[in-house]
Amino acid sequence: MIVDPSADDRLDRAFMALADPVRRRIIARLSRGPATVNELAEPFEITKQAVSKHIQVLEHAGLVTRTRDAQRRPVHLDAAGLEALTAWIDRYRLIHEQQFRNLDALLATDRGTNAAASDAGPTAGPEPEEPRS
Amino acid sequence: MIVDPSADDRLDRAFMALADPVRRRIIARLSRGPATVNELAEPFEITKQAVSKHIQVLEHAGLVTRTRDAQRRPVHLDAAGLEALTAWIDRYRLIHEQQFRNLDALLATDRGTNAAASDAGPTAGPEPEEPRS
DNA sequence: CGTTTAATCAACCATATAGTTGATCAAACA
DNA sequence: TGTTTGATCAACTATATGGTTGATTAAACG
Repeated sequence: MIVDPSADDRLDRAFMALADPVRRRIIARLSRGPATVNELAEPFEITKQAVSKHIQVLEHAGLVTRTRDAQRRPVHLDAAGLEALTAWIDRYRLIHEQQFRNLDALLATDRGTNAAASDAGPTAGPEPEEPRS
Repeated sequence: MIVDPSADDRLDRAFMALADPVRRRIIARLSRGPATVNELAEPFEITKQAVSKHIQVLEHAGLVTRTRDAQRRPVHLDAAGLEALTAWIDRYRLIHEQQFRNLDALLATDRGTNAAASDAGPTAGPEPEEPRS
């Protein structure tokens, strides 16, 4: 049993969880409000057990939570989990776009003097590697 | 050989591609500019072949592209691929938040008259299921 | 030409994942 | 108490994934 909720592992599980069309449809359904396993399983051709496993995967990834209501276990979307994903993607997407802006500025002042025009692409610069937080 | 770039399959591959810390670090590196396979492989303990496979996965997922420069094959980030992911996530995250705003509005006017307060959560309403586009 | 460099192809192994069927648990109800 | 309902547990199968080593392609260099 793994008890290491390192940031990397959480991202692993969250991206992996969404890499399945069934689980994405479950998220889509839950975005409109909580639902039970039976309700979630209804639109699919697979067994209820399989859907139950999918929900466990989503829960373990921090994308949904489960409460108790008698013998029912309603599943709720956890929007914070989804937001962590967009945060990760946007970080690098925006860095990439910033690099292009830098390149544009370079080309505007320094008219294609040397490299940069070939394939070096946006300025490589020194290592910011992991812009944590 | 699969030739079906259905929207679902593209999302499958893109999310799956990011569900691996090595590939996420590759994306992080590429956000600062293109790099060759050897450059990308350098920080990792695994073989160059393994990194090459990771890059193929990212390419097949539409997150990077490869060009040619003599015997080198520089890898470039494809920001559009990343954006498709944030678009998917944000869609359902925002629907979910809208539901909560609706619930807040309901509770503000209609003082906890009946259900809704238990576990029914945000308004379930009729089926918008897949808010395509 | 022969060799070095950059990268991929091919075959293989270990592990993880998605699905199944059948049994079990736990609360509600009669 | 006995049964129905909602959901999970357990064991098993097949397929996919991530990694390895070894061979191969392809361009540059001497």
